[in-house]
Amino acid sequence: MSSLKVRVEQKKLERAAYVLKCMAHPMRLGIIDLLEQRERLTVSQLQEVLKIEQSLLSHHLTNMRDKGILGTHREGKNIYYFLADKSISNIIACIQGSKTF
Amino acid sequence: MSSLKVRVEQKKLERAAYVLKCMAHPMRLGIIDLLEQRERLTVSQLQEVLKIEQSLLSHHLTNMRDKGILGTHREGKNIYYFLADKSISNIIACIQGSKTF
DNA sequence: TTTATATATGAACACATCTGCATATATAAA
DNA sequence: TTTATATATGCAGATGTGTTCATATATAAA
Repeated sequence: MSSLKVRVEQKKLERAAYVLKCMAHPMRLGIIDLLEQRERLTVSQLQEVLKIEQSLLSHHLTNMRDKGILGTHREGKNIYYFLADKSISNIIACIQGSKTF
Repeated sequence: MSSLKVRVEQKKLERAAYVLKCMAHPMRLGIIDLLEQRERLTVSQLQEVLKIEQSLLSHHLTNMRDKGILGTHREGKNIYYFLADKSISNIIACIQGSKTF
């Protein structure tokens, strides 16, 4: 097929796959959904809603922060997590409005 | 946090994670990008563009079909693959228009 | 029928991911 | 200072994923 090629550059594909892989988990998608509703939430607040073990949640949050999906800042004893990039939310919208998902 | 809860139902989160996990691979994202450009492509055509081993490509395609991302139909010796759901494309658009990815 | 072409499948290994448990750290309160 | 609270981290077993190689199947051509 002449003139046909992948339009997205390799680096971008790899980066996208890397981030998507992190999003591709029910609990992490749930976290994203919660942070679309609240701007920022502490680990304890997330834990209360999600009802999961503390260290497991912490692992997920650290993971998402490492990939650039979430940001954090400390306030006293608490650490607040927030969506690093609002455009991530669009993905959730895509999922909601798709029969495949 | 009273009145805060995950809005997407658990089943949907699991299904979305399942499909996203499949998309979250550079080569498979590349395949999606190609099928946005061409409506349908045979395995050989994809192989020519992607320059990868036949069985590896076949595994990826089968995987994507199993998850409902791609559909197929045979025409003589060839098997054509196509995007099962155009709304999947929106995801690629989201990725392109996001600084996180 | 035999042979070539297109594609799929299964086994197996290397490697990554998920989770739980135990423990560490940072901050605030007593 | 000691203690409680909030959160992170390291390790390890179980499980999942990506890739390759060898082989199977389906169709068409000779």
